[in-house]
Amino acid sequence: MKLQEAKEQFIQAWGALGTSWGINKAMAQIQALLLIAPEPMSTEDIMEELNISRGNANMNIRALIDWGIVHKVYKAGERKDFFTSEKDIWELARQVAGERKRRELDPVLKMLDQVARVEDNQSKEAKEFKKVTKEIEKFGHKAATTLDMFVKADQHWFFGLFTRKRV
Amino acid sequence: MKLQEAKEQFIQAWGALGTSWGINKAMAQIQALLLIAPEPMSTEDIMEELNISRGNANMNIRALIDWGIVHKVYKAGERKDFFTSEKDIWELARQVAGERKRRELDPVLKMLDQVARVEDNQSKEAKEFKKVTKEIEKFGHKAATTLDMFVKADQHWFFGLFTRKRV
DNA sequence: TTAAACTTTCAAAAAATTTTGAAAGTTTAA
DNA sequence: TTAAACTTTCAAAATTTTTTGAAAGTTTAA
Repeated sequence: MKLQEAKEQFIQAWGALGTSWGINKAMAQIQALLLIAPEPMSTEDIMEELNISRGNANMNIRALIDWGIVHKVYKAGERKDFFTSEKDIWELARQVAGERKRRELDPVLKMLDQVARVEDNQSKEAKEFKKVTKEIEKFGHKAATTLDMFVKADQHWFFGLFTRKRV
Repeated sequence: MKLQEAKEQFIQAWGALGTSWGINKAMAQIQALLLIAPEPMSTEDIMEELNISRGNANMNIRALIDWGIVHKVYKAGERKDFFTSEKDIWELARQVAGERKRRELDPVLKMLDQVARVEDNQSKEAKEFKKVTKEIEKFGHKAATTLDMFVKADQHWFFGLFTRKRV
């Protein structure tokens, strides 16, 4: 397989993966491109390689910076901005996990806490509602703890939990 | 808070959560509705409660059944189909994790295996490409193992790993 | 059988999201 | 200062995804 072909396959697969995780294709593809780039790239480089517009490139680079997985790099003697991706995959995963927890899990936990205050009329409906939402809340808190651990954890310790024999 | 209000808040939040995980709003909302429903519901019940069309309801109920988290239930003396959600949250999470691994992680691992066969020209580009994709592949395999464990695991054992003191 | 009850399909419409590109804004070197 | 280089913004266009609803298909009771 030629390098060009392999790169295209990687970038396109990464875009598709992003899509099924609620991340837009351009954003995922820019990240893929920066991941495999040996040197920081400019907005123009990215626009050209992915065939996307300046506005699109700019917006999604910014979103990636917001996620904390792409960084601006200053190149001596250059006026343009250059960008690199975090290349350590464990670090990347931690960053994404932490952000998603903050953006998605935490608000859901808040909502669950809210709805737990439902008026306790004695209907079957209200009982089931309380029961289920409380269970989800319990699960959610455990998931939050797990994610917090993951975000702080060392890779070897974490994966070791699952590859060592169960005790 | 009134039950009706709480239900609406829960269903709408679940829909929004689904959206940021690549699951369409109607599908997530149907699942939310079935989760809190004390009794199995018919397609008509669902259409009415969520204000969605028959086609939409039908398609998304089917998708939920495909995911293995909603089940058809036969009610004696009734001709209609009725549906319930898996209510055990741990079981639900396992099912979703297993499916997503199968649908998303496994194909990516296959792609990574493919692109690892890239022609090894000595360019910096090719070297970086190989390096990064191999690291992702390693990480991906560890994630796959972890997910397989999760899918088979007992809830108490699993969460215990993160709440017990680190050894 | 048959016809009523129910489910599924799918082309078209609607809605949501993403992308474009040109104009406005900002920064920098001289 | 100023003007060239560069970045950001955002309304409109394009694309993608979702939803609709009516027609076709299936099942069942009698």
